[in-house]
Amino acid sequence: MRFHAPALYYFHAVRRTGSIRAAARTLNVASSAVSRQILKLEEEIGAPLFERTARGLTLTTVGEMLARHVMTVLQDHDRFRSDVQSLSGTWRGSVSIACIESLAESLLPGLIASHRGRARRVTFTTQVMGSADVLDALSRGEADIGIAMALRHPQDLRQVALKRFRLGAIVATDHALARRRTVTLAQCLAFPIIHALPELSIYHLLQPLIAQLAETPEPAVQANSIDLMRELAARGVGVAIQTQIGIGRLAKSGQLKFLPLDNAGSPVWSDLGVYVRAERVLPAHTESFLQELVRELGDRERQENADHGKVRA
Amino acid sequence: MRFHAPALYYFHAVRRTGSIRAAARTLNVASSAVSRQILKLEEEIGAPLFERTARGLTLTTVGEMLARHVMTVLQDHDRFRSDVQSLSGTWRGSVSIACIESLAESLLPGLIASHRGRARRVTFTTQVMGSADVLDALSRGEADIGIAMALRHPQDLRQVALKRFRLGAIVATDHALARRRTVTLAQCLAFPIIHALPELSIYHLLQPLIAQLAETPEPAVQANSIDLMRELAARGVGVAIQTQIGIGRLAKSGQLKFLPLDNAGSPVWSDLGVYVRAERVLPAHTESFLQELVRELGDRERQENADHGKVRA
DNA sequence: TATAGCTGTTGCCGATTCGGCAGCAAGCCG
DNA sequence: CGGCTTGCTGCCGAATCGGCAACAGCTATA
Repeated sequence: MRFHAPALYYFHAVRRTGSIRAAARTLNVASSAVSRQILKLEEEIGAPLFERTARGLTLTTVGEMLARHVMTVLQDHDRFRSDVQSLSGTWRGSVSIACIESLAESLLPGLIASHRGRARRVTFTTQVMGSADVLDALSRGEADIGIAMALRHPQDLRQVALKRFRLGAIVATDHALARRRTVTLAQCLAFPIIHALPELSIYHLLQPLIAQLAETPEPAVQANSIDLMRELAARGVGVAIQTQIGIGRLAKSGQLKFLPLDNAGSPVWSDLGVYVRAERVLPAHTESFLQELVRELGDRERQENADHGKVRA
Repeated sequence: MRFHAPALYYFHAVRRTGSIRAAARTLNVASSAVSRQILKLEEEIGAPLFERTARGLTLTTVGEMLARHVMTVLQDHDRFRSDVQSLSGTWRGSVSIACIESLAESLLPGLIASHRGRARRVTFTTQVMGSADVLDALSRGEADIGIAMALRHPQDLRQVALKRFRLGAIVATDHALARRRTVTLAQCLAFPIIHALPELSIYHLLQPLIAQLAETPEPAVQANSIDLMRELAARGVGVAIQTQIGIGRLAKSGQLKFLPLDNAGSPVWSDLGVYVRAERVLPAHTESFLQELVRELGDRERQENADHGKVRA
């Protein structure tokens, strides 16, 4: 069952739960056992790994270093086991994805469905969260692949791909703007705006542009859900601003129209990054899904830019 | 003392020594203990890790997979310990280098000396061997940094840098060829040749060129030592063919002359590659030495090409 | 062909480590 | 203040590890 020294698993659990007793519960062992293993680790390393507070444990600097080491060990062990199983036939793989909401509607479902069509034994776990949380989840080893807005670039992650998509206005097909081919931010602001809350990264992309405008608009709706914003726009409540990649189905069925945003004559880009924990070799099946993901993203990028090129011409 | 499960260290030792009893000797434990740990590993993984022959053990496919995993674990643990030590002040680092002979004369000694001048606590281990052995040593985890001729490119290694150096004839300063600026292979063959044995990679670079010539020359001396060949050339025994990077001191003191080789009007290159085990994060001090090494190699490459440019002009 | 030397493996048993139970002091919160 | 949580620590049984000696299988040498 447990391949490596028990102390590694115990340390890993304590780091995740933030408490020795909670870790002991998830591990189905006595808390004393966990406590002793941690103490043994600290004595062997010669430095405390956690700061003890009344309400739990927090990693020290050395503790964070050890956390990195333990993570590479456990993740590489997973890869090893998966590789061995794929050799012996009895094989089951799993891919864990952390991504921002805009991909959960059309891109990811399509990719996962097509991948599972070919490889039935691969299990997927997808979690939707904010860009910053995606990167954190990767750093903490809680996901294999992360897709997020490329705002900052943390050092313990490797950026596998970086694709640019145009921001644009999303309106119902009978909206007054819908006949245009591109729109400026000022033109949008003449109508009720469905605005993203700061939790969504689109907010941080648009904020500097809005700040340049003379008047600050008063949004009709503020929301932290891409899904909600999209549906509101479809119902004619107002203009939402998103990337085209987030509105696949409704656009195809003709209920929504996507109008690339034009800012002083140049497009507004949102950079989408695909991330993987650096210092890590992915299992074969994860790597293969990652390749498909990157390729599909690249296809979409090319396709959308071609569309807009046509529009502009 | 031992951070990870004993089975890992035992497996590692058995893989290196190729025998359970030999591993037990190097580990200072009974051979029965080693045998049991290996059996336990195999039962846990569900597949044999070694093929038992009468004379020892050989890795199976699964065994090689585990070997990769164990190597990343142990190497990353080294990095962790070194990072912790560098944090606590009590720090000692070590860099293990495997390289071909041509670098052992001038480049490496200079680099190591200058690096130790700044970082006294770094210990160096350098082993000179053939190009193929350098890559093998890296794959087996027996060295941190490898420098070898870039002939093949094994998949478990990462090529950090690739530098080209011209091959050329090495002659004593009073040799008949010494007044020339460049030489062709045919011109060299008019004189006694000091030829490399197949163990040296230069042999494999020159062999195709020699095969093109009408007559096959009879070498005056064949040797497997760059050092020996260089000294023979200095004593006027004949013409040796090497890269300039291997003949630093004697050339500077004016005892030797390096004449770039000219093959049908174009230079003859030898590609020197710097390698590191892929899937590995180097400790900080190793990484810093690696950077210096790559930079120095780049400087030499630029400088030599500038020299030959001058010569040609 | 016999023998000596090597290999890995296995019983047996002591030494070491691990883990569970109960109880301790310390801090937070109502 | 009492109830709750936290991590830590004796005590002791269970599991693991490791050493010694013996065994079978193989190779090389006499």
